[in-house]
Amino acid sequence: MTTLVNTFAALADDTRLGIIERLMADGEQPAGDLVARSTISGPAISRHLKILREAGLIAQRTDGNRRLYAVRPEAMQAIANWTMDHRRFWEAGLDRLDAMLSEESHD
Amino acid sequence: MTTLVNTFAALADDTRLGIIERLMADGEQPAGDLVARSTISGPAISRHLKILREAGLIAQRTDGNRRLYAVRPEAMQAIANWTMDHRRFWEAGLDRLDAMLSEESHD
DNA sequence: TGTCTATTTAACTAAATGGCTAAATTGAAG
DNA sequence: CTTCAATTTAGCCATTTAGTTAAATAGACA
Repeated sequence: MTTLVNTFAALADDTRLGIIERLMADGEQPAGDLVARSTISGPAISRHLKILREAGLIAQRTDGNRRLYAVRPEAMQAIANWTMDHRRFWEAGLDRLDAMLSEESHD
Repeated sequence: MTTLVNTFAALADDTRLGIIERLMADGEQPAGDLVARSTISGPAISRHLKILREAGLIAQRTDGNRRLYAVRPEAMQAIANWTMDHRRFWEAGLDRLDAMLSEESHD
């Protein structure tokens, strides 16, 4: 598997994408906070965190008892680079590129 | 599953990402050409194409006997939008020049 | 030391995934 | 209307994935 496929695989799950979104929105957080916000068990979250870490999407650091997780910008940049590399494809026929680039949020 | 997770899931496979890359590089192609370039069986490719189509990443059109596939720009744009939405994350700490320019007093 | 809290690892199960071969479908051509 | 070519669908099987509960690990502190 290529690195990029690995990155996509890590994000190809609601729980994991949710964790990433949350870490990006609220910054570094301990595993326990992520468990508290989720409907699934602690061990399940722990395993998702491991998958995200092994895919290079998040960094782990220890603070006493707790483990703090944060998104690694490099991983996000890899996706951004890929989209930019193929920009002519999603740009094609879409005449609002400028608007997109200047807007703050989408979805 | 959110639409975005579905998109990532569709790209979370070497064969499928390869198909997408190839369609973006060389444009619309019949299934047979994609099979010819791959190491796995026709039926396997066919199923991957179905997954990509159901995820909205490619469009299918019929030309006589053959089915032609092409990347749908909208799907790529969805990913591009997501990366743009979180741009501050992958930009942070990676663009030193930008960081310098944004600092008022430092030397 | 012993215990409490935070988190991960282990063991297990059900469901999903991805490959194969064989059969079915669909359009073109004789 | 028969046959050929292109492609998909149908079964089948092995592997991976994501969840669970129970047990293990690691740090903080009386």
